[in-house]
Amino acid sequence: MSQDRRIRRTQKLLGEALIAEAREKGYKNVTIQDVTKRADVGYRTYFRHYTGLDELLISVAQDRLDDFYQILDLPLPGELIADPVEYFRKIGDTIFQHIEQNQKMFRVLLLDGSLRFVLDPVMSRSCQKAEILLSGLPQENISAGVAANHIISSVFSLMRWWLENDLSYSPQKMGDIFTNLIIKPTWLVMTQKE
Amino acid sequence: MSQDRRIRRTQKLLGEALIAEAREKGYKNVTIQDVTKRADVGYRTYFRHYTGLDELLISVAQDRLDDFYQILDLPLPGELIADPVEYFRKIGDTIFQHIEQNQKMFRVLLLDGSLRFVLDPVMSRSCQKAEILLSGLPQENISAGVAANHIISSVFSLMRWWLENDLSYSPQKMGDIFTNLIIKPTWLVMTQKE
DNA sequence: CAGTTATGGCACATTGTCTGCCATAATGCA
DNA sequence: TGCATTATGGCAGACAATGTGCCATAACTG
Repeated sequence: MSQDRRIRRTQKLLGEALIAEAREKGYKNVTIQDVTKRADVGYRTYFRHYTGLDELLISVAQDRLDDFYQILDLPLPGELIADPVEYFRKIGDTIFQHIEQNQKMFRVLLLDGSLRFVLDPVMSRSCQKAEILLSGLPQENISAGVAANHIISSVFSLMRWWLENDLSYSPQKMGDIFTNLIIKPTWLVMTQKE
Repeated sequence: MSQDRRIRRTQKLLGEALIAEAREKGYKNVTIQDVTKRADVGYRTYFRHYTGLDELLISVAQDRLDDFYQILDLPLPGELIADPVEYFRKIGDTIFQHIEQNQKMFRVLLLDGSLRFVLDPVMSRSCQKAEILLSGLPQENISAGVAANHIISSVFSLMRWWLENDLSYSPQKMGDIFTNLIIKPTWLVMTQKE
């Protein structure tokens, strides 16, 4: 079996309470007391599961970002490695649909400034993946490293902008912007000789 | 006159101590006690100047970012409004030279994840400025808002990448990358019909 | 049903923030 | 120079939040 039912219950309640609190007053203003009180879980119990507030947050984020990880870390079938532009275009399509469907969660994860430390590992990992992909291209003007960093950070800021503007564009439109504003130009700069 | 010499002395010492502590253990692990101890200033005295740690940080950052503000918020002479690409190219040139000269400070300000809340207002303001500039262009495929957001966030992540890679490229090279990877593509996507 | 395990509450230690009070020392000005 | 002003520093203490030990109770598993 997986685990004691009580453990799952407690951790579920704590996780939900943390997100709710963070949405209301921002992560940096949330205390463990707040969370346990809202979750209706004994304060003493909290420390039998997590050593601090960050640990719970990371745990929750990990769960909720799993789908997202899978999107950003697509397996690499041979045909796609050969065509990074097409590879990134497909990713873009999926990302914005996924955000639209999980809007509430991403609003907290991406827009709360105090949560950057959770996203940084995600971004790092994605950058590494992207760099591997791009290193297959000729690197005429810029290295695969800069290009990967540019693509990943740009797509994250594009997601933020979209959320801040209340998803005013359609996911398809965002996918187009992603492709035309970020992917294609990066590809051009990388591969074209001066 | 400006102020009592003791006040200037105290605030200077506290500011320097904060940056030193933040560089060593990261801003989120710095306490007021640490800062006052390192600055050799009475703990009680701290609260006669600042209400908390954030206030001191913001004050310091404000001072040190003043030059940077001036770079990002260049006045808008008529010739430049007419040519945003050239306007941004000039900014790029200046930015990377400036970072190279103030490397230690920017390493803390840009790379410490807990300091984003200080940079956010800077970025917001820059975005607004950029949007005003870009709104003079035809907006065929994307709005001036997305474009401005993309340019500003991209240049910040480009600065971060440069610092993380220990300034391995020359400022001139970085200026070129900025222009070719961010400015020109954005201009093209904005102005060109499909 | 029995043994194990998670929970909850209490007391308590600890750390860090912040204030009131008062003596001392540095400063600016006449 | 000397005086009134004001910043500083230390101490005691309130307060808020974290983290732990202990023990009784409740819930779960097999």
